[in-house]
Amino acid sequence: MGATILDVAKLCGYSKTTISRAFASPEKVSEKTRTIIYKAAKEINYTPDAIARAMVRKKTDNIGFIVADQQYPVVLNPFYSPVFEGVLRTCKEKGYSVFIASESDIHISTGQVYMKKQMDGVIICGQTDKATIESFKSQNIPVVLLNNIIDMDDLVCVAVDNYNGTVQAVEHLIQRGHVDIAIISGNFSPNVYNARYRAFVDTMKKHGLEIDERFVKRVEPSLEASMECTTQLLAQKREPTAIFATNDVIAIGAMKVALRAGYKLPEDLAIVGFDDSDYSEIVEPELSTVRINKLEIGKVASERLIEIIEGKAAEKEVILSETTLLVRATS
Amino acid sequence: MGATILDVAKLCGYSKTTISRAFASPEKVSEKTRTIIYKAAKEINYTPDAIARAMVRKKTDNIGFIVADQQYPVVLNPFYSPVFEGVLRTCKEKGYSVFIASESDIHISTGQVYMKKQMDGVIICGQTDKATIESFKSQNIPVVLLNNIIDMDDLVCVAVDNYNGTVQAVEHLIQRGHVDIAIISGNFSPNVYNARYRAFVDTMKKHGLEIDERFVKRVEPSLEASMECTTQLLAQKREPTAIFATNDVIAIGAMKVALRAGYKLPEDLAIVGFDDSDYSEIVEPELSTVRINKLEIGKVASERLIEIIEGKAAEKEVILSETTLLVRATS
DNA sequence: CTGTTAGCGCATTCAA
DNA sequence: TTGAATGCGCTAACAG
Repeated sequence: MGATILDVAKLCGYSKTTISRAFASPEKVSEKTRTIIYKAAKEINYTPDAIARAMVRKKTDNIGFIVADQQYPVVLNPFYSPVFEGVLRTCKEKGYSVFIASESDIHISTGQVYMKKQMDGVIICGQTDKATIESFKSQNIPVVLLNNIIDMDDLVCVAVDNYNGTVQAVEHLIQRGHVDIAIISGNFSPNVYNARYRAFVDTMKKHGLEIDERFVKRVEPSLEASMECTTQLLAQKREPTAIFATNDVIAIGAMKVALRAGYKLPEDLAIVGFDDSDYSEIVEPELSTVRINKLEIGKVASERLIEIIEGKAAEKEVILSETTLLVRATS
Repeated sequence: MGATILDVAKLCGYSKTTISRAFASPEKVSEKTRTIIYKAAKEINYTPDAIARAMVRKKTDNIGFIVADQQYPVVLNPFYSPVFEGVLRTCKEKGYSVFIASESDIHISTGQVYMKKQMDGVIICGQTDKATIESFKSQNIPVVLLNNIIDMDDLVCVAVDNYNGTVQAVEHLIQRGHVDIAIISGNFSPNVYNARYRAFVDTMKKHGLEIDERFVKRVEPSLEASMECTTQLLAQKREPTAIFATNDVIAIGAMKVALRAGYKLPEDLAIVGFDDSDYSEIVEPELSTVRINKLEIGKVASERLIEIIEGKAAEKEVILSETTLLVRATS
């Protein structure tokens, strides 16, 4: 079937070692030889076998991008998909390929534990537990945690500065003169949820503003849930003049309800989202939101991971990616 | 570092063959033995090495999802990302993992040719050439082509029925009484572009409708390009009463222009898109569009691929996925 | 710059 | 049901 290094060796008279070198480290072979070898290889359609190479080098040049099952649709997920793109780009640049896996992919059939290790390292996204991380480490597979913060030795975490992002959004609303500000929180992982919620509360307090309990909502981050919630919110005698939604989808649900009820945005109601997903520019009027540099998060996480794979000692670190407030047309 | 099968063997007294079997084909080992082995394995944190296994089995249980560089942002691409999700799901079900690669990933450093074969088969998306497909086949790597149709022996192609999708959209507009229908075509690959454009022309003719040349536009499929184009379109003395946009982003660009100019949709202008991307429900009013079953396309492509990987003879075949017209609020 | 020798960790014959 | 032996295709010392 596939030609092997031996076939090439036989064909052109060099030893298999030289053939190997011609492909793995061309600079160690004279140009003349190289040319001959490549020609022979081409003739019989030879390509180095990555598996055999990985076997002996103990390195696959692959990394895994692992997403918890609950968060599946990795790729459909407007947050993770740009992050993933960032990972892809830097990996490509550094010569790595990337696998997508869900948590269940990393457990072998015997049940209990672990994974099939075809990767030199992994980026774990969002929810996990220490045990999972430990199991990777115990197999000498470096881990970088993304969009989550767990307190463990030698663990690099890359996440969003949710707290400050929220402060930016809420202060902006306050500066615009809003006092009756509602929050619709998405039901995210504790880390994310807490940071955004606390920041909202703290910022309101800091500015001497009261938080009306009826203005504090928590929903699944879907269009429908948000629409239902917003409908209730606007049905109260005392209405908020501004809504801070904890992500763009929620914000857009709120927009829909307001628009259909004939509100003018932002005159009658200001809305600010979080994420700066593609949706925010798609929508009309365009949504004010807190921008997360998702590509960069992916980039940083994979850079750190690759450094560790390539020998740098892992040191405990939390990298918080800065957010930017994007004031567009809804606030 | 990582424990090997030998360490387990030493620890529990069985031969490495038995250990191997306990993991690779548990049913060939007595339950008692299995229990002992798993316990020992767990103790020293042993996991089968996927690379070594792949080496001897000549099978990696991986497939590659390959996207042309021009179409990169695979994942950011609202068309490919759900397709990819479909692939992911069926692969997971069948025990395969999936790699994402761009065309440039599959060429080795020596320049000219080919790939590192860590995959049992590949799905190639969109634009490619026969040479690329040939080179995979010559390495015994099965190929399924997705969203493109190329006439080659034993090649399975999975694509969208663009022609009929367009017919659905245009006939719907005609039934609504529209006569002055504009088309804004996205500058897609010839296959896609041609099918949609021809269908538009054919359908108009079939209904005895004239096509005003000023109503025929072709743009890059971006919001900006579409907005600019639509602005021109609506500035003409004679305005179209309906626009068929060849994808949702273009349609949404048109919506934006119309909405900002104070048009009511669909009363003043009807708009129909193509793709049924997430955007179409995000937008207000919600966009009428031609739904492509992207998950299914991914599913079918990967199912076919896996069949071939697992021994079924590849037969030349073109699978066209049916579309559905989704009439929402813009038509 | 090139060749020789030795495995990498596992699944697979074949025997017992 | 279990074990012993041979090799997958390649790279990495170490020499020459």
